Amino acid sequence: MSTTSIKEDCVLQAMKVIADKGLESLSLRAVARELGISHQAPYKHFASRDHLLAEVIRRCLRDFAEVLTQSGFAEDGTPLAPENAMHALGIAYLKYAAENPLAYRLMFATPWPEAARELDLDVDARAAFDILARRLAAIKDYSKKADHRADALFVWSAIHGLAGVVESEAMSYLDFDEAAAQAAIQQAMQRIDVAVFGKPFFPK
Amino acid sequence: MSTTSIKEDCVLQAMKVIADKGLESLSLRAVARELGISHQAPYKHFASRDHLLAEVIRRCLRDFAEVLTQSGFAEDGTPLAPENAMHALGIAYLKYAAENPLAYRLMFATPWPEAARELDLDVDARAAFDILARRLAAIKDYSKKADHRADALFVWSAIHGLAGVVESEAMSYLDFDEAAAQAAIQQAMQRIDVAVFGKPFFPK
DNA sequence: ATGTGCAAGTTGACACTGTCTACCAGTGAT
DNA sequence: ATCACTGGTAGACAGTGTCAACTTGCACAT
Repeated sequence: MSTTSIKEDCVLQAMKVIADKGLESLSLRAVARELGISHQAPYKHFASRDHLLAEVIRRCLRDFAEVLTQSGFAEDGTPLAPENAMHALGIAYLKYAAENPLAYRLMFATPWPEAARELDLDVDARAAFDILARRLAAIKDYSKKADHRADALFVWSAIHGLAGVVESEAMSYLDFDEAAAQAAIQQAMQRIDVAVFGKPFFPK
Repeated sequence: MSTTSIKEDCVLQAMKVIADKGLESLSLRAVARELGISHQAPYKHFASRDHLLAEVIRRCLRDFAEVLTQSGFAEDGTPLAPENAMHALGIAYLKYAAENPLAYRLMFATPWPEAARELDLDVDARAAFDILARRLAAIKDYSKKADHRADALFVWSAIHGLAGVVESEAMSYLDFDEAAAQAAIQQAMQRIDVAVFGKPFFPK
């Protein structure tokens, strides 16, 4: 916020606005106003509102990927065993979605703006997905089975679906109270294990 | 478009616009313009833009529920056996999402406007969900197992996640070509069967 | 040293948007 | 006859994204 880059400041301010008040209330002009610069200054750095938005999404994707990666290591930095790492990723995924609902929506529930293509956002998205795909492939007694990229897609989409349902107000719409919701989430995670490995995973 | 209800015409026109050009380009004024009425006329029937939007979402939910229900019957109207009905619902769900991407997004990927609460949209959403829950519970050799409402949630969210991934451009981002995508979808559906029933489902 | 070019800032205008207020034409009840 | 109400109108306001034109300062070639 201090001296240097207006470009950077715009991105940060935009993320702040989105996190505080949601995507709908993101306005280039408000961002500029908040930064004390003219309403056209951002246009020197972003071709359009959507280009700024795409940049924000990119930050989210990288942050998210970082979190997923971290989930594969114990507190002392040693890597987890493959099965544990896989399960930890699922937990981390859901946790992230729950704690950063707006960022999550931005990445995976809102249709990306046109600008995203232009700015190669897809490579960042694929990077996140590949973390999961690699972790799945690393599991020994599983890896001989069929197409595990497709299975990675299944796991990803199942967790994604779960996150989407949990993060939205759907749980209350559907009459799950807090306890029932937690139980259902646990059960769903186990179902995913069963689906892919044929047996539930017993943590710890 | 002809004589009767401006209210109805607004809803229809809004659905048209959304289906054609997406939610972002839905504007009350444009709807009014298209209908040849003043820009304030819709306000006599909808308290705000979001109230109109909520009404549109309701239509989508009901249409969707209808499609899901229909999926439980053969062409000649006879009800399918429980396992088949369950599987058919999954197919119908994915098909709907693929064929009506914008309606689907509207219902399950866009955060509902405030007005939705006020207008009791949740009962329509729950109605759709309950179709799946009931169909799942109807399966004999499954129904003795644990909490099947939670399992319904799992199945719902897994299919929802799959639909979201398929419907978005994610498949191309993630380097699945058309054939790989179809295969992955098939495989994912089977995984869901395995998750819930412990064995894959063999159609036909 | 000086001119030139370009990047980064400015202000102003335009066409939109949602929504508030005020006005008006009917219609049916009292 | 009058009153309230419903459903329509037009006008104004604040806010938006974006285009265009103008200014300013700095880097660099001459």
